[in-house]
Amino acid sequence: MSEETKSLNFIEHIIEEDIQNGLSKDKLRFRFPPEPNGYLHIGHTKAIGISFGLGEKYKAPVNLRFDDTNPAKEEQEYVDAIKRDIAWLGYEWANELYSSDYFQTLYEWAVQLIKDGKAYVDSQTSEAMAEQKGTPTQPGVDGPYRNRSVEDNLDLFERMKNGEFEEGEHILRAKIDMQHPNMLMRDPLMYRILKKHHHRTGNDWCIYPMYDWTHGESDYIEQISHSLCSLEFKPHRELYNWFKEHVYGYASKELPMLPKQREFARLNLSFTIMSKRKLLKLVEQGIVSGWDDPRMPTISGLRRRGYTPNAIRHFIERVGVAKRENVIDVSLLEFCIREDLNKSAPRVMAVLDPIKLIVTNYPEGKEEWLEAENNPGDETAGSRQVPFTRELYIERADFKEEASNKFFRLKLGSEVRLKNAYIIKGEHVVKDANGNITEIHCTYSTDTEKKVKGTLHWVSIKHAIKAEVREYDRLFMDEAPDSHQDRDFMEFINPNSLKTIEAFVEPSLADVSIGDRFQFQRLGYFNVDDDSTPEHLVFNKTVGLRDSWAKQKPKPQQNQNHNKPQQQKQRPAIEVIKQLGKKYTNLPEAKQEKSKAEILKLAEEVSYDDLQPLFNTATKKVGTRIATMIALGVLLKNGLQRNDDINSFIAKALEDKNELLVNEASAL
RNA sequence: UAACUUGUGGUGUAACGGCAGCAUGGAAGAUUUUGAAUCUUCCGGUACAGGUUCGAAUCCUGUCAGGUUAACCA
Repeated sequence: MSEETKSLNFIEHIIEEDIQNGLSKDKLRFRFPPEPNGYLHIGHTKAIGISFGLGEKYKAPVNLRFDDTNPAKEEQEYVDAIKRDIAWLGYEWANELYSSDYFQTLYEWAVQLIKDGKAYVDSQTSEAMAEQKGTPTQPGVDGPYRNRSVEDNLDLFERMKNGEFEEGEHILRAKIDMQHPNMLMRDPLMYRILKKHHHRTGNDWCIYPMYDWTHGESDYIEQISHSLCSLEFKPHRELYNWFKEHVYGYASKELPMLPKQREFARLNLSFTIMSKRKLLKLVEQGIVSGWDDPRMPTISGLRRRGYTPNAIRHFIERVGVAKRENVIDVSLLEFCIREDLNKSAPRVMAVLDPIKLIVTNYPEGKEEWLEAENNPGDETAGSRQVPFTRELYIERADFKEEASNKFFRLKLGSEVRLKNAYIIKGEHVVKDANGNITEIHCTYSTDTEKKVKGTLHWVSIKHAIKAEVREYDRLFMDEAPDSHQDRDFMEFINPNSLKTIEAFVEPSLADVSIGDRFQFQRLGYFNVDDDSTPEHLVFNKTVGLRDSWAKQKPKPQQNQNHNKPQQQKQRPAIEVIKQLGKKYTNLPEAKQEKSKAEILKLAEEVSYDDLQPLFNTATKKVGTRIATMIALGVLLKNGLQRNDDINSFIAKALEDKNELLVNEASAL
């Protein structure tokens, strides 16, 4: 893969431009700054992929920095989990760092800022300060402590640090501009008193710096060249720059480079929530078994589910980087894991919903061990032996007494292949008192060269191993569970997201290890769960195989509702008409007819005032004029009075070179 | 109602004024001891208008539509 053929995303363009403008490549430095207050999820992998990916691309260091400035929410457990997840994804950080490492420096700089008259201690209640802050549409007003003397500020701040005050009594804020259009610039908080134990600094501090003050300065201390974060931090950039420019005056010798914050759109996945707070709620309420429940979108959940680091990295590459709000379909993630596992996972046979199959012409007591390929796409994968006997299990769904030609599976009177074994023919069925099939009787033929339409997987009853299989469905029934203002995301939880099945697997799986991944042929990819023991095997269904047969069958009623986006964009009719018009002349005739019909319909909702401005449409934009003409026709038919504007619009159209336009005009 | 920001096939993302491409998705066919995979073909797009230009997805203006921002969270 040559470097040139790969197109750059907008961040890479920025970096290339900076290099063009003289930034030395060895000054490039990135960081990934999680707060250790929860587990990493699939959304974080985008940020991880961007920063660590850039590090790999430019051979630049990437720091892992824990943004641990709020001791109330942060724990060592999360630090450990985050490190494990990033390492598992295959990324290496240059330095493991903590914002709390910089508390002393930050404190000293804050004192400097006070001395320079750029920060002050405020002693009001948070409510009073919120009041003065104004709203996005209304400017704020200065508070009563804004002009405290430098001496008072220094004294109070020192005493805050020494623990002389209770939480909430005083805070330190930057002195910027209470009337600033950007609310973050209205004297933002820099320090609050928090008498909490910190997971690293213990009880050394009782004042803790806020995000905006800490984050940019940590970037600066680490000499990060490009500080990349998600779009919601865009408004913070102005403040980020304000702080960094002021601090630069105190340290420009030792720390010559000013970092640059840039923002990208974060990842949204359909049918998934991506908020740590909400994920925590699922854990706390026992909706899932923990942060690593295979249904969770956390990295540890995906890992336990059987996802590979490779698949996740490919997913992130395909998702791309831009500033546009996006919703990625989960099916892309599923594609990525299938793609990876298809290459690497050994094939085996397992029956999840068994029905007994008796091969009546196969001798009782006989047993053959047949050769089976481990991976047809990979010759080096070798083969194994599977036992064949007179009594087998096959999948209940693989048999019907009667069915159409479209059903390629076992029917009475017709033949299918048993994978790796013989061709069989359905003969008759045994039913219980309720009419349920309990046994299928068939005969076999050793002519395996025969062409048959269907191939079934199976296991020998005598040799099969019982195993627990956990099958997962999406956790939420709604495409965007946390996007509804009027409904809580918990309302959309899928009550049937976990199905536990007692399955039968082929004997070669007797000695699997936790984490091993397989393809259960014709069913999907499965891995060995952490709960698995040699006595009691447990498999997770990672993802099913692509199933074009399932699409042909009538869809089960219930999943109708989680298909369509419920808030279809309702654009004004005139907008749609314009859009149809723009393309009108490029369309083949049949489609023009369709467009015209649509315009005729939409025109019913259009008023003369909507349409009138289009009379001035440039001569060369014929399509728009045609659409306007068609719509005008409808309005005239509905009783609109002709006027000079209309008449001259029609007259001009009649002189046009375009036949379609002339036709529409003369029709009026 | 303010400031900032974003509009390219169903979805995501390229094209830095010059052939709208890639991936996913959907459809059809070939192949097949997995209704998988593989291979081939097809479907489908620059929000709208005006302007600048030989030439606009790209630059300018306006309109429309989304998003973000008012925690002693990050």
